[in-house]
Amino acid sequence: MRRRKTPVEIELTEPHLCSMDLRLHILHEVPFFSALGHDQIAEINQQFHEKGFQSGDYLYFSGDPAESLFIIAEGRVKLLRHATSGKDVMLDLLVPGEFFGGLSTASDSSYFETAQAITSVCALTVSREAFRTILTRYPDVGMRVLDLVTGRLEAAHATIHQLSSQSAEQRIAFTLLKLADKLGEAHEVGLLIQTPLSRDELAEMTATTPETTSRVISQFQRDGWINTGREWIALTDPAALLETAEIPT
Amino acid sequence: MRRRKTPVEIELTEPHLCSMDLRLHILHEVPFFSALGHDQIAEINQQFHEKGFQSGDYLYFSGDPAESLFIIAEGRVKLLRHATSGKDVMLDLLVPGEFFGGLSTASDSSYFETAQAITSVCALTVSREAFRTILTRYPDVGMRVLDLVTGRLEAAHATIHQLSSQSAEQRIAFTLLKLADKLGEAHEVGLLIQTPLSRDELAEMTATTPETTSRVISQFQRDGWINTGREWIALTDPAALLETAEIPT
DNA sequence: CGGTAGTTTGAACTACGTCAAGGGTCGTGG
DNA sequence: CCACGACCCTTGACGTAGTTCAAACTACCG
Repeated sequence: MRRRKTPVEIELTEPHLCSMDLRLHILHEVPFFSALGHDQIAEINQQFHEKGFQSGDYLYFSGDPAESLFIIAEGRVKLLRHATSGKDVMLDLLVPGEFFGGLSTASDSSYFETAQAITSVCALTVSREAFRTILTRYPDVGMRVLDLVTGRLEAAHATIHQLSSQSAEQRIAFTLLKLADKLGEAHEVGLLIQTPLSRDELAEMTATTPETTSRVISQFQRDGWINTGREWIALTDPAALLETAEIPT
Repeated sequence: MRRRKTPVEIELTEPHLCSMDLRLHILHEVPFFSALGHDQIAEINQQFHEKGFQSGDYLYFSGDPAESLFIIAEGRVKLLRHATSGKDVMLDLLVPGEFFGGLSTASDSSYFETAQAITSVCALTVSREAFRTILTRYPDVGMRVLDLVTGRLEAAHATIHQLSSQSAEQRIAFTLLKLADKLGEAHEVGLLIQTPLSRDELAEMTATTPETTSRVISQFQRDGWINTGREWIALTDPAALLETAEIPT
């Protein structure tokens, strides 16, 4: 039953650029542009530049001057902070259609996090000024952006709540469910989390060590709740995981 | 040297209403209204209702339908989440001029946190619809609100980073500095944190237990870095605390 | 003064981190 | 196609920061 090769379908490992069709399609998909018409999207599209990255590349480092807002067209990107100890903390894992980077209006601000490509990535970027112009031109877009950022704040508060009051096992169970919700894909091995994901990275997301993560994951596997291999995880019994995670509202 | 009575100057313990002068003054102070003129503020003021609370009162509970946005005119309010274990997690401590509550545009949303008065409080409230109207009428206000929420997201990420990688002692030191930054007032006992603050509450802010907090606080006191008593803390050597906290960027 | 609520301190316990060794899986190059 | 090396994962033994339980102490209030 256990697969040898990863069932995760990753993109090519070369830096990746995307077709004009994909660009327009993605801009339509972005939640805060979805209300706009084709013409408006096409116009906005002019403002965006395209950048390709390969797996492992850094899109920017925390502390760099925050010049651009990024939108992912293809691939996976993680946002992280570095600790003095060398241990990284992963704050978010982003998929196509999501934005990140320089959102603040303050002209002298820097990126607060580091962005790294997990797979090959095609990203669209706008200068902060151009994005600000778009926001003032289309107030509805601004409102949507506000809602999205508020949603992320809520998610961050949920994470703080968890770190403060739940065990490593609970946090890992919950994180797996969150990932499956975002990246889950029905597959013969179970509900597959469609991204390469190492024990180290899962540890960075849950504030534990790779060893603890491995132990917990092994236990989940023994319990028959998940199916896993090198850099991939699929859920076979989400309900059991949810019960373990104890549904933090 | 150690004070018997708390040096914290708390307001009366009755539910507190505020004068029209104070209302207008506060609305001017709110970062996202500060660019507006007197007439516009006066007009916006019409939209706000006033509510008084006394120390310990709940302004709303997490899960309640999110009807209003709150702005504090007077007093201190904490935002918290309840854990199944009964242990609470404090997410923020708010002072006059700050906003909280129903910010999301989604019409069916609920409050994600519980808001509780730490002192007597006078709060101004607007319905979500009225606030939304203000945002569309004054796009600059919307931009400011977006910046403020983005700032809070950054702060939440900093907290996650800390919880993931720092010791209880470091988190407490950092939290004291953060509080002093927001509520600090020069006083003969040191840089006094101007709010009643129990060990329990400090523990809720730093994801530890009251016992651990007490031990750390006692040590800081022995080191001569702080001055403390029942429900109050004043910093006497912020530099030493900062060194302990190790400046998380 | 006496009671309530906050605080301190001690001693035992435990979840998790740390250190270390071994095994599986993958890609590469002979 | 096999063999080697790199990387990821697993598992064990041990150490410890922080929790838990419990009891005494202290400030403040009526």
